[in-house]
Amino acid sequence: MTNSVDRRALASQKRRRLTTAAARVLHRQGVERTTLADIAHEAGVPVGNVYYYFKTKDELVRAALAEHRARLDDLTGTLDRLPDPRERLKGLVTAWIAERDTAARHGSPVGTLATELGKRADGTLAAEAGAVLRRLLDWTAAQFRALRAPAPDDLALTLISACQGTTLLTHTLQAPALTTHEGERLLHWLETLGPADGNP
Amino acid sequence: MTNSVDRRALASQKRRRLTTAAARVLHRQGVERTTLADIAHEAGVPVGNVYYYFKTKDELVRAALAEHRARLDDLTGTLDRLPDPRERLKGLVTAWIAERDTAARHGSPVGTLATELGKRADGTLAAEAGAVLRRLLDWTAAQFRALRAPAPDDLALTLISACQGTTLLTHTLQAPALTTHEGERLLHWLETLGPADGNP
Amino acid sequence: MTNSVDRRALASQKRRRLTTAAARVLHRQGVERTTLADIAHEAGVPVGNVYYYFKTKDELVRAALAEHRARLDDLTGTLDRLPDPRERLKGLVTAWIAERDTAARHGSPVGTLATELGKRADGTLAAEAGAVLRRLLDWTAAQFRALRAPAPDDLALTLISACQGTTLLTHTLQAPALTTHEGERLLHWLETLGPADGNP
Amino acid sequence: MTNSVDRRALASQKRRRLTTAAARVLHRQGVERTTLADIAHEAGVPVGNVYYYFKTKDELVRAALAEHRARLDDLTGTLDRLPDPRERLKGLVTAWIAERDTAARHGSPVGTLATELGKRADGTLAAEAGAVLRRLLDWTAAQFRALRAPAPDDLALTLISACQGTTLLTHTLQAPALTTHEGERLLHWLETLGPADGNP
DNA sequence: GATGAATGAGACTTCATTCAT
DNA sequence: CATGAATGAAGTCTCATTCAT
Repeated sequence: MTNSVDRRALASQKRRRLTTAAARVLHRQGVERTTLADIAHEAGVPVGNVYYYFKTKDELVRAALAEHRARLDDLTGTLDRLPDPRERLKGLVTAWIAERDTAARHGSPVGTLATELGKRADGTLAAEAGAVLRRLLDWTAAQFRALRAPAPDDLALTLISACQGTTLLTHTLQAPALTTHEGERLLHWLETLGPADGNP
Repeated sequence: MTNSVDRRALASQKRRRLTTAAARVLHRQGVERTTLADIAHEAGVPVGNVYYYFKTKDELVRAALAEHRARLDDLTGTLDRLPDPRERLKGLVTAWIAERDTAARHGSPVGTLATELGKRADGTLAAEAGAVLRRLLDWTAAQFRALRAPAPDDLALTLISACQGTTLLTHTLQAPALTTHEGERLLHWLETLGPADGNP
Repeated sequence: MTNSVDRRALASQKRRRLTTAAARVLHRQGVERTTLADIAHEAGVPVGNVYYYFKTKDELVRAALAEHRARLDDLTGTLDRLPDPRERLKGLVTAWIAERDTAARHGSPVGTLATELGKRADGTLAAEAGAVLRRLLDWTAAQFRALRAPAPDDLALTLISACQGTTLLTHTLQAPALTTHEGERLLHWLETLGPADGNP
Repeated sequence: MTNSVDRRALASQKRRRLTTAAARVLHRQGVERTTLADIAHEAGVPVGNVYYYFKTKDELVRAALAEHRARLDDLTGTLDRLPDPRERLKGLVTAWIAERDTAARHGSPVGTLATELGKRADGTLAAEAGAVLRRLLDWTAAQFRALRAPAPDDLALTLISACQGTTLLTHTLQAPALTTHEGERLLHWLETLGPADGNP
């Protein structure tokens, strides 16, 4: 029984290895330029074995998206422990700034996936990528609402757009400094944001 | 000799057809999901003939990027005729809003290409995509400078980031309304922007 | 000891489950389009366990052929209890007609297997399928012989050919009515067949 | 221009080579056991090039079926020149007998394909195989009708069933003699068949 | 005995690029 | 110049069979 538990645990662990490897490699290389062999190699698994855990390449992409969503949930979960919604939002921006070097190399993990998947004829995966961003928008709007800011949904759109757009430029121009600059402005904006003033 | 001129003209025309077809199809399908046959078909040119005009697929991507740059130059060139830099910036945002439905379907023409090309090991094409966005940033900064706004480079970064980020969300969430909302906010911001106030 | 007997009985039961599942699935899907997983699933047996009972896929095919032979033996055994050989032959044809809907869907169980196996370089399994049909020919010839019909072997060939050929057409054209028509003609022929008249 | 005609002719010729190779190999090995490489090799064509002429393996199967139909049409077309419908039918049986050695090795070209394709979930190709056999049934019935035999459709079914069934046994038992025996009986039956007597 | 997991050979298919005329 | 045809590398996926426990 210990054995069987061990084996099941091992298998589950391999699934995890494949999932995180997929998230990593897909972020680095994009969906279309990544082969199953790339992911298998990164996970240290024989190619043929991948199909024991994931029936298609798309399922691996789906798993990578779920992984990114889980990481976002971790972050927002941690931030939720802060008593002040303003601090939560500033924490989000700070965490985003901290990733500037990775962003310069590979772009936004979810944003670049979403962009690539949005070009497919079949919109299934694109919708899943969209759901992750939607989740982030919702959480952000909830913080603005807690701050009693007017039009919290619009503010969330503004904030997340700024991050995604800046990351795109940071990536394209290979310039982490862009994230630093825009990040500082956003922090200052959040700091000075009063309940009556919604304009960043 | 007339003949040779005709043929050269014809050839040049075919090259243009291929270039615009490439810009169109690459925007629609992305680089990796687009085959040479797709582009040739869209241009109405036999596949084998493409190589007379473009030695590799990457050269077609380069040509598409140049096409997008030319279109941006057309736009900024037109806006440059406006006497007020504030109106020029508002014209840019208005033009961006007008493209919201295309953006919802296929994302930002340059932004999505830049994102995809940024994942390549070879950064040559990514740099060219970056140059197009850098050009737009520069033009935008010049307008803010003409407005005597403080930190015009940062303002340009803020404005273009907002557009790129909102387009990404518009594309991913298939929601043109996002562009409308954020676009109106940006127009209002530009309207109320005084020389002393740089915070959007 | 009781335990070991139980386990042996259980094992034997699982073997039977696998055998009938193989007969069923191979009839439905053919040899090459059937995976071991298909058979294991139909039998409710874990895939890895199949190899405890059958060393290779071919052994499962062999078992399925044996199953079909056993079923034919059951049928002829039952018919053998009839006193009149003419009635036995008519019983065979009647049983064949009764299967027309299954035949329209999947063809003759033995005939389709034999056809597929006959294309292999290794003729071993084809020979086993042939043996089943040979057995049926022999039984049929024995009945004609008992009827004192001339050239009983040829008559058997004619009768079984008619059944197999009609089933092939019934299957290919998805038309059970073909079996009904030809079956009635065969019954009428058997009815009017005198010892002196061998022509159907 | 001669060149272009030559090249087109050569291409068309290669398509033919592939088609006849497919018909040959599929008859010999069956659909599922035949790889594209097998067909390409038989045709003397590089594997990758096959896809220039046939988009999928199934299209090659379709082409092979069309080839078999064309051969049947050739045969019936030739027989149609005979003035007596009885002779035409005897010619069909004679031609069938002449193929007994091939039949013993690989079975009926159309019959075995139809049997294998009939097991697919997608019935498209099965229907096309069925159409070939239907065509043969129709031609045969037309001859019986010309002979003023009663129930010509049933007679056609009886005749074609006899051929298909005997071929199946000939193939399965590797015994060309079976075709000879049954063939002679069928010839005799056709010979003695009067307008009033439909029972073989 | 039993079984989830592993594996590697091989199948079909796509496509950028080259070639022959 | 033009182009239908050719090519081979590479990618995704399947599956019979074996293994470790």
